[in-house]
Amino acid sequence: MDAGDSSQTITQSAEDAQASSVICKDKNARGDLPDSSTSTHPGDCLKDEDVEKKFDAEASSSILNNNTNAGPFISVNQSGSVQFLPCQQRYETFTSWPRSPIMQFAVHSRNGTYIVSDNMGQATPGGMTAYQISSPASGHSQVNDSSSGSLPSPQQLDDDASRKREHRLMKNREAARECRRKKKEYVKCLENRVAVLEKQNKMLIEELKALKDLYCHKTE
DNA sequence: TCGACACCCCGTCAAACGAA
DNA sequence: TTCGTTTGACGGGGTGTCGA
Repeated sequence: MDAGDSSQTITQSAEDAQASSVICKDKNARGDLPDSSTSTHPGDCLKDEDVEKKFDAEASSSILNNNTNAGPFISVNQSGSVQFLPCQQRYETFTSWPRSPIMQFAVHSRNGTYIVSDNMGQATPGGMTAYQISSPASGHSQVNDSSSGSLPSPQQLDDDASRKREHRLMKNREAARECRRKKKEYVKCLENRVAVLEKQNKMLIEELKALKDLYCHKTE
């Protein structure tokens, strides 16, 4: 990782990442994230399957109960705590999508890479830092000791250029992944909302029909 | 079983945009 | 103006389904 990079990279074995697929609230590993007591999620780790189950459960209950305030969205707020956002709140963040102020992170990953960052993908003025948890395969550039004082050789310039390119590609790779995740979540939220509104619409039509019937019977 | 097809996810590039 | 971020577009690979 480059010395000036605002993100902190935690490397774990690819096998571990693939096998467990978890986001761990490890204070040592994550630097300054709050402990799990600040999270609405009681466990230390969020497993993919747990998240999916919670998502499904909350999504269906949101629709069944006609509750637009219930929702299965995960966020990390400015204090760093992890929580499930209400659907309505999440929806509101989508209205300013893609630049909403709430931090979000990738829950699903096929290559064991999880990104925790704000939506700009950089440190925020308030001291928020972007976190990355990635596998060794992601390849992090090394910081060369350039204190020799002599002019860099063409070879060194070449190395520097290719290192910069690698870093740029890596950042873009992660950005693309995050962008797709956000887009999917956005679409899912819209679909959720459509379902809720359709249900509401149906109920209102039935209510109107009942009131009309009542009115007709009274006037007869 | 095999080929065609659809679907999904990924990496990369390029353009647009905002911040410094 | 430069640099970093975001996102649409494109092409490639993996997987599931279906009909021959």
